[in-house]
Amino acid sequence: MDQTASQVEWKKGSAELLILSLVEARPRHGYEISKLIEQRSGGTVRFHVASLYPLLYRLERRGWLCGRWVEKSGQRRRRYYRLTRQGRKVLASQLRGWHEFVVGINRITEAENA
Amino acid sequence: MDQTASQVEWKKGSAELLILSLVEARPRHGYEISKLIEQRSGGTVRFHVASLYPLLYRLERRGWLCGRWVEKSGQRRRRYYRLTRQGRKVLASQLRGWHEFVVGINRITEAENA
DNA sequence: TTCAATATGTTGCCGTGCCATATATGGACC
DNA sequence: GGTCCATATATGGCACGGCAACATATTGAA
Repeated sequence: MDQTASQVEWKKGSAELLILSLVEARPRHGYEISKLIEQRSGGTVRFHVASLYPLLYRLERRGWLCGRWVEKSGQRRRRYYRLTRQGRKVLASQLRGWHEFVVGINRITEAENA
Repeated sequence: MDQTASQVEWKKGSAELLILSLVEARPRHGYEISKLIEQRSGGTVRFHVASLYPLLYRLERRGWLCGRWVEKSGQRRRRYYRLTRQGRKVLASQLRGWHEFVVGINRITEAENA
């Protein structure tokens, strides 16, 4: 479960897809997203705050997410992000692209042992 | 089959795995490797020379590949790379890591639609 | 003789993730 | 009261890998 050098590189670009996926069903805040990624991947995938928060702003700036501050007594303010209509299209496109990519890589790495 | 922005990022780190996989069975030269990646992925995955050749030197410097010039009449000189014993171990490790990573990503992106 | 395919190589840019550091609140434990 | 951990957001500067653009050189086909 260690983070090999390659795993660090593989992550590049995947954060977008993960965030968009996680806010698809309902709005979530940054910290929640980061914890969900870690939990659901069984600890294999993890993103540092220095990656996550800037990415959230980026996705919002692109119009794929829409963030809104929520204040509740007994807890710090949180910024909840929901998926916009445009974000939904991007998510669908990225999911297609991701599956295509995985198939491509697998075809290459498995061709030799076929 | 277009190269979305994300697909460019997803590729990061995958080139290593692909090259190691492709020279596993027998030595190959850079151009051949690049063509094989493109063909076997159905055009989905492609690496430019400015990524490929420097990467080959890097892998050789790390002792994962061993290159040797081959001159034949009727064709330009080619540098054939073979997988070293250490490279074989790295390949096995990277393959495990890659599969783990894919499972992790899929668990996250599919959890919502389950 | 021009063009495409083959084959290798380099400089410099850009995007994305990480390290380290920072701020701030609530609850548990001693 | 004080310490520590989990929660929650934020940022400056670095590292690294892929790309665009450019460069060189040979073979064979139109």
